Amino acid sequence: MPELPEVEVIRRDLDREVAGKKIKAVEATGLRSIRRHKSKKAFISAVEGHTIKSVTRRGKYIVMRLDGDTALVAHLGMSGRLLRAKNAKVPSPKHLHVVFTFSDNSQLRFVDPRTFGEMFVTSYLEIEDEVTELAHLGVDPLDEAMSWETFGRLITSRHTKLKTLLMDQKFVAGIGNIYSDEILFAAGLRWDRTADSLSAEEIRRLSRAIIETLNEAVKYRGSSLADEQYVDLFGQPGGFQDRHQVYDREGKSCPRCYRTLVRARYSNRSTFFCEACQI
DNA sequence: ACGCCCGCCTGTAAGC
DNA sequence: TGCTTACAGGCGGGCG
Repeated sequence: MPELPEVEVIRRDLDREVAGKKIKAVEATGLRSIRRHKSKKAFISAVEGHTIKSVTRRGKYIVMRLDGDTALVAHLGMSGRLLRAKNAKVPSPKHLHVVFTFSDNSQLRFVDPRTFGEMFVTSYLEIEDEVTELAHLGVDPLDEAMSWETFGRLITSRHTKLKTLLMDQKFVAGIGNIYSDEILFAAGLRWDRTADSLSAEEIRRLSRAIIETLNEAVKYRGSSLADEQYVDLFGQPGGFQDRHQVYDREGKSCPRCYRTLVRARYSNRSTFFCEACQI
């Protein structure tokens, strides 16, 4: 769920809301959410008393830089939420696992029903040595401008389905099931096309579709689906779901050619596409 | 290198 | 109505 656009929306709000604030107290109830640490105590002492300097993002990871050259890293997994509260009196939602209270008494809360998400503290300067997942991430499509020629060389070196490749965090960072379908529709390419079969023109279309789709999604503050968990830092849902062309639209008509959109099962996952517009 | 399945989780909804 | 099953999907790991 939270994919690059949703994580980016949260990052921007976090940078505005919590950067510069000092963490006065930390409460950790869900041990699974801080599973990289040996104990609750180890996590709390690494954070307490520190100030959040800035908030950046790498793929789906949120990196809160702390003073003392450490970083508080968050990955929301499938159902993780970061929520701001004015103070401790604001009622706690279900599945609240970690609470940071700042010196102005406002709070940052980590809520996660399915507990696939996590938070941990690591060295900021050696973050890539200590966190292999971050070191292995591919290019961030919103972060670094990559020429479509470079992108093309990377694509044609792989003999795998486009959908697999787009969702491979080591290839490009931040794309999940929703946006891979939207990107492939925008590019007019089938999910099961083999990467090394793409023409130069198709590579150009795909690289443009990645950037445009993700930028549009950020502009509309991400996607919140009916059964989905995503809300922003203030508890507000996104608006991009109303602009989805294919995702979760099986049986509805293609916005381009009006043919019925179909769903395929692939690796136990749903893929939505138009059989006419995507080749 | 790639495809594919599993395990980790809970909430929701469809099916019997 | 009430139980069971499927599904949602990010990600690492394992196996063929």
